[in-house]
Amino acid sequence: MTDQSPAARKPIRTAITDEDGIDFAIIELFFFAYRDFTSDPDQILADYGFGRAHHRVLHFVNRRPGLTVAELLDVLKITKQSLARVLKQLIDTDHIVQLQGPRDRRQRELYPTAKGRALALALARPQSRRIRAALEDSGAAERASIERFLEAMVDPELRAQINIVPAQTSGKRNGDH
Amino acid sequence: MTDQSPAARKPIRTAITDEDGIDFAIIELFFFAYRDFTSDPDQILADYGFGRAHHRVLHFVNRRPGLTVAELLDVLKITKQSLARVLKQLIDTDHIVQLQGPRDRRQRELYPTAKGRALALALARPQSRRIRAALEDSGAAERASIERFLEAMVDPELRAQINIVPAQTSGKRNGDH
DNA sequence: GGATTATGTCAGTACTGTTGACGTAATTTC
DNA sequence: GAAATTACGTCAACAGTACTGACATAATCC
Repeated sequence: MTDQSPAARKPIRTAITDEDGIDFAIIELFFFAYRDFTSDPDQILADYGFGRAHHRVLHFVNRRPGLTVAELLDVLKITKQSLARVLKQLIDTDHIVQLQGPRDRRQRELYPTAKGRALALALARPQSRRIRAALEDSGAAERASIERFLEAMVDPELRAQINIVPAQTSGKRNGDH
Repeated sequence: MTDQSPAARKPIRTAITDEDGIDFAIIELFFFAYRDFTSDPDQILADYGFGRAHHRVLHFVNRRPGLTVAELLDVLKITKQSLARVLKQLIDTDHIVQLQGPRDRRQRELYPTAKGRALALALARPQSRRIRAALEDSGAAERASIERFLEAMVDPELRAQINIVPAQTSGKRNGDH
């Protein structure tokens, strides 16, 4: 494994750049931004013995109360077996409850409890603080640009997932107020 | 485990919203954007038997050729043991080579090979394409807003890591061209 | 010459994800 | 009403990526 064709192992000493029309600047910024964005809640989660997967489940159950297991799998893009462990823990610790679907009794609608709502808020708080700080000197136009950009980064066919915000309270992204 | 204080298990039926001053809109957009942003290279990596960790190592070795193991650990924010396996695989497959540090012979400077450079480019290409599409109708001002935002999302004390782009070729983010 | 530093490595563990298979209850279809 | 499908749960095995703790080696610093 050590002495093959020596030519193939010649080190390249020049840095890769945006030369090839590749946007390394934003690729890298996105990596750093997300790394630190997720580091905030990770600290809190550790106290509960939870991981990032628990956070994601908790977030979406709070955002779309009553969503079914299948819908949650679709949003998270993980398998049923992968969700099972995490969801079971959240149910056993009374952060989430399951209710039988009203129309289709096979379905399990997922709802947060007061405890689950509180944890979701606690996890989101430092993230929101970070966003607010990042937008500090920005106007509405700049904020809109950023929202538009992030939305455009999502796969077109999955963009529908974003706007599924229950009509009950919000009425902001629904256009039907 | 099923029949505790029933009050604690009462489902909350209303969605969490931006009411509490928490910016759920951007939190969620950021999740979806990053989920799909990383899904592009994941597909390619699978063909090589590599994972996301290999991508990150490959990216930074190409971006900052000659960086040491310690510097790489600092950028990735993982432990030495965690890096070891991934780095060893990339070296064994001739994507990366190690050179003894010129001044300090304890150090191992990491460089990409032609093969490693090619793979890094192949992985970045779909990501860059996605970014270009997302910025399609945006002007320079909008792009600047987005870069500023992403940079501001990074921990202030770690923001220095971003601008470490070798002087050799780029000269764009260095201000010393 | 002794302490520190940079790196490598071994062992054990945790979390999150995967595939495949099987079971049960409810709904739909014919 | 029987058969197929759907929604969900669960068991087993495994992979990738991260962790802590411990120890080894070589080079550098003091």
